Amino acid sequence: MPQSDSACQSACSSCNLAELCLPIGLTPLEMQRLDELSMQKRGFSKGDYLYRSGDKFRSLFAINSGSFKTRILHEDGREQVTGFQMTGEIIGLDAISTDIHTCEAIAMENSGVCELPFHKLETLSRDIPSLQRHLHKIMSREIVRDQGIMLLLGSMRAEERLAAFLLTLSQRYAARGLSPTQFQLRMSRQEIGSYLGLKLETVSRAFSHFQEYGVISVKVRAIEIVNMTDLQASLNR
Amino acid sequence: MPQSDSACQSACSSCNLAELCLPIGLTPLEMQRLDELSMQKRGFSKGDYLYRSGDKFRSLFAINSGSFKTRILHEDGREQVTGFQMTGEIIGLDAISTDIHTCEAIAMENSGVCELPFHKLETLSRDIPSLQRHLHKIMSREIVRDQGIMLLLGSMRAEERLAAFLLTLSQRYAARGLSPTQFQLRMSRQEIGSYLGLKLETVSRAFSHFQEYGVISVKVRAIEIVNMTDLQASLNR
DNA sequence: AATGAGGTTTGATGTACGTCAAGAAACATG
DNA sequence: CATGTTTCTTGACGTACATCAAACCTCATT
Repeated sequence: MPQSDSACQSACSSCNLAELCLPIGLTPLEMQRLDELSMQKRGFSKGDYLYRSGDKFRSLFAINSGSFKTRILHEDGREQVTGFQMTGEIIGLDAISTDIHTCEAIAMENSGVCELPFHKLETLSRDIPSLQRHLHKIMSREIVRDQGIMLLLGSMRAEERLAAFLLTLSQRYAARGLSPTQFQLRMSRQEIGSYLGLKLETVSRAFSHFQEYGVISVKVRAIEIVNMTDLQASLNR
Repeated sequence: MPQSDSACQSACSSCNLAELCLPIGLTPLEMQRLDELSMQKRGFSKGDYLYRSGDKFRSLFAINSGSFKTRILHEDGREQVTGFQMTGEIIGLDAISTDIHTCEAIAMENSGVCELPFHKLETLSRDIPSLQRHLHKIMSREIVRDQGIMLLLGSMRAEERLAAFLLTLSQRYAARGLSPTQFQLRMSRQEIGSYLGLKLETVSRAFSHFQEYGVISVKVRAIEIVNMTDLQASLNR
C-alpha cells in the first residue's frame, strides 16, 4: 500500500526531468506555489492500483519514479491497455471529462507519484498563463498520442506495430538520459499484445523475427536495438 | 471556398445545441464576451479542407452545420480516419500540443463552423472559471473517446466494431433531437472502414449481415436500426 | 537443490478478414 | 436520356494473425 507523505517536496525537483513534468518557464515564486499544492505519494509496488475505473476524480498524478500501465476493461472481461507511463509523465487526464476515472492505473514496478489536486491546479493556472498553456499542451499531447495509436491499430501489421512501439520506447528512454538502444522492458508480452491489439504469441514471434534479422537482440525482457535504421525502415515500407 | 463572415453571430445561438458547444452555465455578459471572440465561417462544401496537416494552429472550430471527418496520413500514403464530427462538436484540439495541426479536417457535406481563436479563448477562460472547466472537459472527453476507439480497434471483431459505430452515431443523432433509429450516413464504406480499421468490403459485408439478421435495414447510406437491443447485444457477447 | 508458478518461445492448425475481380446500383454531367 | 464515374455488393480465394498445445526458461519459495 502506498504511503502518503504530507511533507511536500518540490513537484519539480522530485521529477527527474522538469520539462516532462508540469512546470515550464515558471518563476521561482510560481514554482513554489505549484509545489505547495502537490503531495508526494510513494511506495507503490508492482500490481498496486493508483486509481481504479469508477473512482471519483480528484487529482492528476505526475510520475516521479517507476512506471504504470493504464487500461480499460470491457464488461465481458476484455481488457485494452491504453498506455505505459514512465517517470515525468502525467496520468489521469481522462477523468476530467466526467469526474470519474474511466480507466485504471497499475504500477508495473516500485513507483512513486506526485499528486496534483485538479481544482487547485485549475485555480493556479488562472493566475499563471504559462502554466495554463502547459496544461493545455499536455492534454493535447495525449490526444495526439492516442490518435497515433489509432493509426497503429487501424492500419499497421503486427511487426510494424512492434517496431513503432520499440521506437517510441527508445525515444522516451533517450529523453530521460537513458540508453536509446538498450533497455529492460517493464511489461509482459501479454501487456504489449493488449496495447498493440495482438496476442502474446504474435508479439513473441515478432520479437524473434526481428532478432533473426539482426535488427534487435532479445533476451526475454532485455532489449537491444542493434540496427536502428532497419527498425525504422520496417515501419515505412 | 469558405467565406469568412466578420459579422459575428452568437457562438451559441448559432449552434443547434448549446450544451454540446462551448458555453455552459455562463451569464449573459460572459456569453457575449465569448461571442465577441468567435467568427462565423460558412460555405464549406463536400471535400473542402477546414485545415490541413502541417498548418499553423490558431483556432479551434465549433461546427455549426454539416459535418467533417478528421484523418492522419502516414508517409507511405496510408490514411487513418480519426473521427467524424457533427454539429455542435469542437475540432482542432490535437494542434494545441505543437502549434501545428497534426491531422486534417475535411467537410463531408455543406458545412459551417464558428472559429474560436485559441489564445483569446485561453485569455477569456482565465476570467471565467466555468469556461475554463468546460474547455478542460472537452479536451478530456476527446481523450476518453480516443481511448474507446483504441479498445474497439484493439480488441473487437469486425461486426462488433460496426455495431459500436452505429450505436455511437445513434446516440449522437438522438442528442441532437434527430431520430436515433433512422439516419443517413454521411460517409462512404471506405471512410467507415478506415475509421474502424477494416477494408470497405468487410464493412459492406457486415452491413449485409446485420440486415440479413433483421437487426438493421440498409439502403446504401440510409440506415434504420430495426432492433436496437440485438444491435447492443452484438457488442457484449 | 527441489518445487512450483508464471512468463516465454515455438510449432501445427484454424479462421477472420484482406485481396482480387466482376457486376450492379447510385449519382453526376453533358 | 445517354454516358461515364464513383460507390457499393457479392463471390472466390489467399494470408496474417489467432488458437491450441507443448516444452522451456526464469524466478520465488521452501
